[in-house]
Amino acid sequence: MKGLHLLFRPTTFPAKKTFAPPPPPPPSQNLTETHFISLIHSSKTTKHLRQVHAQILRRNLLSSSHLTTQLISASSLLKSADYSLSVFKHFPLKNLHTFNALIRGLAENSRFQTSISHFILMLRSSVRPDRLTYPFVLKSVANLCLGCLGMAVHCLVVRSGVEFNTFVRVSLVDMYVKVEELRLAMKVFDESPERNKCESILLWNVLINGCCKVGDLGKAVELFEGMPERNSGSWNSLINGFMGNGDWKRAVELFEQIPEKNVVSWTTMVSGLCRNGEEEKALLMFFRMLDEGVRANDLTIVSALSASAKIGALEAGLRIHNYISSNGIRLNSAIGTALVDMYAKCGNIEAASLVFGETREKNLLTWTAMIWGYAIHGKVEQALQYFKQMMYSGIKPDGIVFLAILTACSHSGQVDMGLNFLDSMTLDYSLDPTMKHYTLIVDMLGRAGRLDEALKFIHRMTITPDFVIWGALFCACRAHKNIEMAELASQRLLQLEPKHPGSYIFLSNIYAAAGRWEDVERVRTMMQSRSIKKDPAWSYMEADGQVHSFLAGDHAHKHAKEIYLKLEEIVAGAREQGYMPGTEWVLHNIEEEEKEDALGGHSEKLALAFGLIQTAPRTTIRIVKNLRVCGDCHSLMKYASKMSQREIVLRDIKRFHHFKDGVCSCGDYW
DNA sequence: ATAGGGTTAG
Repeated sequence: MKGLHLLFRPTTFPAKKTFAPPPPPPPSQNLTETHFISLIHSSKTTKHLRQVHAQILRRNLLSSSHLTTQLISASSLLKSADYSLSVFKHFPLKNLHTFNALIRGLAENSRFQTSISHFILMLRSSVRPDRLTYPFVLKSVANLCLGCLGMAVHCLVVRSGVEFNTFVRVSLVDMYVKVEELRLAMKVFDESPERNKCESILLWNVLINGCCKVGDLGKAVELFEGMPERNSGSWNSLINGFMGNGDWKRAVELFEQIPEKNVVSWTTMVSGLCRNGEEEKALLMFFRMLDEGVRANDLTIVSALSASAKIGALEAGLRIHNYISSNGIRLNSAIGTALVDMYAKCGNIEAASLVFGETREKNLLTWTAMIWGYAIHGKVEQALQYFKQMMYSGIKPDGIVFLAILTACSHSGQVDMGLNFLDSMTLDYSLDPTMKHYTLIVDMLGRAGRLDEALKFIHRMTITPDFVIWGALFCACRAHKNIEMAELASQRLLQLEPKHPGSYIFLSNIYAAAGRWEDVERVRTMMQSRSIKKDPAWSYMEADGQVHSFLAGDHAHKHAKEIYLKLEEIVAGAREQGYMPGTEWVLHNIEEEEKEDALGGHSEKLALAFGLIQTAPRTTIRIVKNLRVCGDCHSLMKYASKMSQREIVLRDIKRFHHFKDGVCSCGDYW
């Protein structure tokens, strides 16, 4: 077209110009305008931008909408949505371009609400939106999940005549996917002309993503296979779909077939495997990615660190930390938080605290990770001190950080302080306590032996008590040998979950502890007649970097003979002193021996012996140099809080316990 | 004629 235009340019009548010369724009102003535009583009900080802004105001160049637009988009690029808003307010000229730049900038800085309100302002000011306005308005609508507004904007799109623009079309389909109107998304897709479909792979990708979201993987695969062309986004969307629906094996298969894997592909795998409880595979994937020379970004690193944290893989965590430092990756709030969390959950609270100090941008999540770390390590004073500091630095607490604080109180037996925090949470911060908060309170009262108060608390609760909370009360009753209340609690448990093996185990345990063997038998028969089975209790042990696993009572381990000998020795010792040889007793004995010969070569065997008799399944004991006990089961927790100065390594309970609705099949709760 | 654009990881 341009060529044609040149060809037909009337070159024979230049004289006409002399009669009506268009007022030549003052060259000086033109120069300054381009000068400022390049200044704006080279601005690296908002401060710099402010200076340029001031100069522009001084030269009275307010009428240049081009400059306004550039300023707005530059400041939103620097992630300062507030500044772009103030620029917008101060320049009097608001046209299509300034509006577009503003709406775009706000949407890209997650200020969706404001973005939409400026779109409405735009309509009110009779500035007609164009094909470049809609993608961002639709993005904001999608992120706020405003389906009705989305349809209204769709109408405007049609009225503006940009309905068939490829970008607008992709945004429409994506919006309908995000507001969960897959039917409408499909409709827009199906009504798209072939030209659009061939031009844009994204139109397909977005729809595949939508099908995956609603779990229609068949349709997703069908679309994927029917595409005229695929890019890595198509693969990633489908893989993510399989990950989201629990089929990580299929996801891995697909991943291996991707012709060109990018960082997103790898990150999808790392985080997807981690979400599906395959943390070891997630870590292997991460390190394989590094081996293949792909550079990890923030998201990849955060996913890998969270995988390490979940399984307590300290060595892997250290390698990732090393990668961060040696590749000059900035310790921003996301990475800092993930590192703090990893170190805390892997038992290295000192390292967690060190990283916390190095992380300059601390947000609520960073503080929460640190406070949680102290709470689970039994370091109450620090947890409380950091909580105060957090408030001091002007960060508002949320329900989660209160969970951490309540945990800290609970582990240190500071019951009244815990109750005060619960009050403060509702009264000072108007946060609604959840079942988890209530559970911690009941647990806390129960540990302190204040069982009547715990029961009263349950009755006074504003939400209906669930299985977990009665489980907490039950454990407390068991610990304090209050059989009547324990019976009451386990009756409620049976009512709430008649099919859950834990309900029966609870009841049978309490009878066993009281020596009421007929009642134990009765419960066991009840279980059998209702064909309820408890999963076999697996135990895992990491000793000197090697993981050992057993079922209770099995002899498959290569050191089984020695282990059982040691075990008998311990058990005999226990009987002599009149103890029931239970978990805690063995732990206590291990500790005693540690004092004598620092455990020397015995540590591994002792740990293994412990694993064979312990009743809590799927708990990991890590023995590295000094004895470290790790576990989330109640009995272990109780032990842990008794010896709060000892380093307690906690691992993600979901990994090692067989879970159903927050209750472990071993009968413990969380 | 004119400034600038869509997706997938959490």
